[in-house]
Amino acid sequence: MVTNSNSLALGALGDPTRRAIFEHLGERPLAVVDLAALVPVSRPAVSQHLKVLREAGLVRDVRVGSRHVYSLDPDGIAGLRDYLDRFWNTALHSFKARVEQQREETP
Amino acid sequence: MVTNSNSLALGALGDPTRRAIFEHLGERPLAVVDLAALVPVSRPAVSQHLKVLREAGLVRDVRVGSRHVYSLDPDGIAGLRDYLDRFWNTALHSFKARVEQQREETP
DNA sequence: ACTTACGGTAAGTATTACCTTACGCGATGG
DNA sequence: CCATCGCGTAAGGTAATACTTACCGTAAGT
Repeated sequence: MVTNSNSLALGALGDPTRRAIFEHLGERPLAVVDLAALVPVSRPAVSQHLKVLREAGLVRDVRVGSRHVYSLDPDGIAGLRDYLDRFWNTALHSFKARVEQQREETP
Repeated sequence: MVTNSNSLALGALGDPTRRAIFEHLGERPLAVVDLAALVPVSRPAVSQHLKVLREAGLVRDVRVGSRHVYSLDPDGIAGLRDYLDRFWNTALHSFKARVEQQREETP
């Protein structure tokens, strides 16, 4: 399972500034100009980051007047969560299997 | 909560080649030379990627003879999982709240 | 109607970071 | 003991990308 969508999401969250934006939106929905006041980059940079996050399915935006209010997108986050869940399960299983095998080898 | 460890992990998985390595290790533990045969980059590049993944707490390695066998690290993966869980919860709650508010506004 | 506020896009620059080749060290095998 | 294998690190080139300024369209207020 290649999970192209998750690739986009992980790539998006790979950037520190985008992570900061993402985490601020975790507190509450915010307009672009508000986000630009919270992170140390210009407003156009924020717009570009929001575009990446939106195409990755991590944020949504609704227009209220001339303001574009962004918020987290539960669907994209759930996708990432499931992606990591699979690896966490296999990692835990193989880890337990290795531990048990070592106990047999060194009684 | 900034959770520096999760920042490292997300930054590590932001790179496509590292994601490929990470996913191959999800199948089974592998040595460096084996991983280099599975991804389209040189062996030193794989070593560099493994260093990043290891410092991010996503993989471990054990030395067996002269081979360094890498496998997934459940702890780091669990950390990322919990990190995303928090955002997924808040996103879902605010999403539901917004939907309910809209139903009140448009009866 | 004019001005101000908000935001997306374009173009250009600079920093980041990914990859390669070269090298050295420890372990294995003949 | 010498050759080979496996791995990590260093140095350097190059491609990706994150940021800035400038510009334009749209919405709201006076």
